[in-house]
Amino acid sequence: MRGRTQASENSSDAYRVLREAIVSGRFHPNERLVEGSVATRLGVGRTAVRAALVRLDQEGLVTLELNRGARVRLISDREALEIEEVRATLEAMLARRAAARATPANLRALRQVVVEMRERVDKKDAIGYSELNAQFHQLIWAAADHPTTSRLVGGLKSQSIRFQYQTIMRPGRTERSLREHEAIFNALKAHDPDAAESAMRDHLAEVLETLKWAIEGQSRAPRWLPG
Amino acid sequence: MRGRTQASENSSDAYRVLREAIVSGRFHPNERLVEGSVATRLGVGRTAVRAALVRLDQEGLVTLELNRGARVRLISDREALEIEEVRATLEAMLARRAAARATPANLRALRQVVVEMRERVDKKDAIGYSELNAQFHQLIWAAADHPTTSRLVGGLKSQSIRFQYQTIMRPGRTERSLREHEAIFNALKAHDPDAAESAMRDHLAEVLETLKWAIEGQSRAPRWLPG
DNA sequence: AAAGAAGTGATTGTCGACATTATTGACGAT
DNA sequence: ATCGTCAATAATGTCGACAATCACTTCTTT
Repeated sequence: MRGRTQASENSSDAYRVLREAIVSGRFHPNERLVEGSVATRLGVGRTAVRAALVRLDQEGLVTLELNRGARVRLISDREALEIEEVRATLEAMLARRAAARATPANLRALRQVVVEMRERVDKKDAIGYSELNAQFHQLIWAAADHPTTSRLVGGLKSQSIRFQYQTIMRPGRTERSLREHEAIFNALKAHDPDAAESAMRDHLAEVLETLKWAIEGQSRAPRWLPG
Repeated sequence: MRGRTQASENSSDAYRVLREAIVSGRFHPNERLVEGSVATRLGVGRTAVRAALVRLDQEGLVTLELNRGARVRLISDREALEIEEVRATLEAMLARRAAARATPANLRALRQVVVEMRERVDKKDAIGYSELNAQFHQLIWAAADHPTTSRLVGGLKSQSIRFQYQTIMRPGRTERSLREHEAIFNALKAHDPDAAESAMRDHLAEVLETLKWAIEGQSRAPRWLPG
């Protein structure tokens, strides 16, 4: 049908739009989400917004208090670290599975991403590198062919996405990260489950360390009091 | 206006009641959940049911199709096995953490449960054993002190609860299960993370095998076509 | 008789109105 | 001046009504 005009605004559209807005940071943590305002802002009815808020609450992106409305959920530092820990466990499992069942097509796609990652590192393009990073991991989820786990990891990722950019900015991090990804790729290519699992585990342990470092460093940085 | 003996029926009550009804099996898989009928049956308004259905959809306990209403989600055999796999991974991680930080109080509670489990095995009380089994695992989650992971595991468990009873009925299973739990307890008591993780992993690998066996065996058993 | 069209009943999706509840600010008593 | 009371306001929670949609039956056409 039409190209990119606005499709008719369903309730599920409201959910997707609002979700996107929160995850991409257009609403700040702890910001109040007044049903009426959000409704007019998204051009949908209050009913749709209500349904979306219930979903997002269940998903952990929003907190919903009785008679007190909704706020964008603030993920504490501690919780961010917890999320990263679980993510590491689950992705290590997925990497193990992926090593056992990666197809030639999977490996081609992964190799392609690794090549592009190297280019971005050379160009010092941290943003582009970060996007490829996400792609790399998603390709592994696909190769692992384990929808249940992928869903869980995806949910975790959307909760912790705010912290992602703090880890990129550490000097020298991208170079090391690239080497870690290459190690993972090599293990997958060799169809070596043990190596893939431990390479992934090492990689995410590094990410976790970087995250801790970032959180420590900003403990006196601006708090999220909108103003 | 004073209500009748029943506590006031909130929207969140509707969610809890409906959830309980589904998890405990009072609605069959694939059964249609008509908003109006459920509403009168629970003594709440249609709005409350609607909100509850959205939550349960997000939670994976029902499926919600546009303009076609809600059904109790049917978990396929494959998905049940996937769930059990992830659960094993996550609980192994929790066991590792629990070994490192279990308090004397945690260990006392666990020992108490193990003692009771042994009694139930002697009395051939499979149902009672199963409940203690759930308690045992929840105590480990508590000792691990990792809310993020506990939430994930809890969600998985509610999805797969229907399959739980199929694993109990295997002859001789409870005795082996008891020994596995004792092994886990000993590792926790010794504060040995490696041992705890691998004991839990072995235990859940056994559960997975039993589940596979049960699913194989009932592949020509009654399907859930209500009528 | 088979395929398609149109009608019918039931169910879902959405909206507006209203009651309930929290929050804010003013006011008065101590 | 501080605290508590109370009204004013804003936002949420719930209900009923109605339109949109789907599943099914019946009727028409070939």
